[in-house]
Amino acid sequence: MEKLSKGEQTRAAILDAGVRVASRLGLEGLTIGSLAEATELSKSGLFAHFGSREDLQLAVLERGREKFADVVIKPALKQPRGVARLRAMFENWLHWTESAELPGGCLMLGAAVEFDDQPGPLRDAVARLQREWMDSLARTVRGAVEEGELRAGTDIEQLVFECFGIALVAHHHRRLFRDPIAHQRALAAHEHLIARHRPSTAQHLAVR
Amino acid sequence: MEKLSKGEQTRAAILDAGVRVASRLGLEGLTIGSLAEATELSKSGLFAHFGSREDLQLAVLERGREKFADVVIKPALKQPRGVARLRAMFENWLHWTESAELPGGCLMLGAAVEFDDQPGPLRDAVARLQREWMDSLARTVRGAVEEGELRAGTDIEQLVFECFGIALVAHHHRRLFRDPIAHQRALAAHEHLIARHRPSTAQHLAVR
DNA sequence: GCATGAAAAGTACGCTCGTGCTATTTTTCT
DNA sequence: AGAAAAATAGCACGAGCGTACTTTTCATGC
Repeated sequence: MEKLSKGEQTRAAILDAGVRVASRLGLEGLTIGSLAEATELSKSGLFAHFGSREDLQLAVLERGREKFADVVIKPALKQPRGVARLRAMFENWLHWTESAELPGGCLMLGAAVEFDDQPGPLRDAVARLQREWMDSLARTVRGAVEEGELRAGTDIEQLVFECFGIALVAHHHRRLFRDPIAHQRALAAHEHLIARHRPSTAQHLAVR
Repeated sequence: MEKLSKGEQTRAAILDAGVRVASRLGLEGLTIGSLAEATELSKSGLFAHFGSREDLQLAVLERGREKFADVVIKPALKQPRGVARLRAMFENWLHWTESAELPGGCLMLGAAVEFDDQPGPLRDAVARLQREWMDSLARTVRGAVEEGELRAGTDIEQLVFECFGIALVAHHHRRLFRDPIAHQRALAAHEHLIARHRPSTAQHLAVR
């Protein structure tokens, strides 16, 4: 572990606090004043680490991405390629959105809603990060197909799409309704989704 | 149609504009100044219609609920009880989130993310409205079960949960990725969901 | 251990916010 | 038409925002 200079470690502490604040109040609610208070720095002292508020928001987003990779993706890659890894990805994702470190829920999902129709670097960054995550999921699904654990004709994008939906609704229900069984419902839905794409059983492709 | 007093019709115009603004900027982004500008009123003139900003936000939310009922629920009730009505509900919902009147997407979904961990009247209102909508969906599904179009043992809450997820991801993808086929994917996912619960075909209940 | 540059604080500015108060205009009712 | 009431505008306030400048404190390398 490289030794961090004073400035670098302060910056890291700011970003960690920033991720927590942004989780609860959104990236829009992440103000320099409140973050300065949370980190026990002066407004100007904090501001000096970033050229602008937008830069701060982008840095927080990037810090979130790193954490996401550490908590969700990396551990899942230890699972063998196939459905096992897909399950790990999904379950880690669910845990991530419920993590105590994210008191306000996944900041990517929050940011997606905040910026989805406000053009600019933030929107671009959010879209890029989410796209990357979808690509990771797609690769995982493709792995399961290649292992023969999912049907060969599987519409990978569609599967990822639906998988994403389950995570979104779990997040939504757990946070808005404080629904304690949202997690369980999400797992069940995910298993149904997987079962639908298993190669062994005959499927009724009832699409209009 | 009752004749509206001057004040009432101004108030109605404010709320309609408020729904549009809140759709794009969120209820947090709905400021009195910007809304006054949009309605060509003075700040104080607009403010006089509501005792506080929070009251304004609540009124906008309620106006949104009325529109939702008009556009999504009422037309669907014209369909016969059963899967047809469920399909209508879902498709109207999708159209609602894509409506030109909601340039920033469904304001309920936006509000849910904004307020899900900020206790207060707004959070309560959002949670109540979403709960009511879920109850409507549940009643519709129950109707389809009673008509024999869905399996008797159907876990209604689970079905609604998954249905909600599909709408969420369609909204998310369409807005963040400008994905033109999100709508189509959502319809396909919904049909799969229905197919899974049809009574005629044997199902593999692969839940862990 | 001290010089030097980095890090943090201090201070100030212009802006927008929500909201109260008062004045003025416009509806509404007799 | 004129009086009463409702609707809207004008204005001021204190607070918080992002950001620019200057000054002080601190960490680091010789």
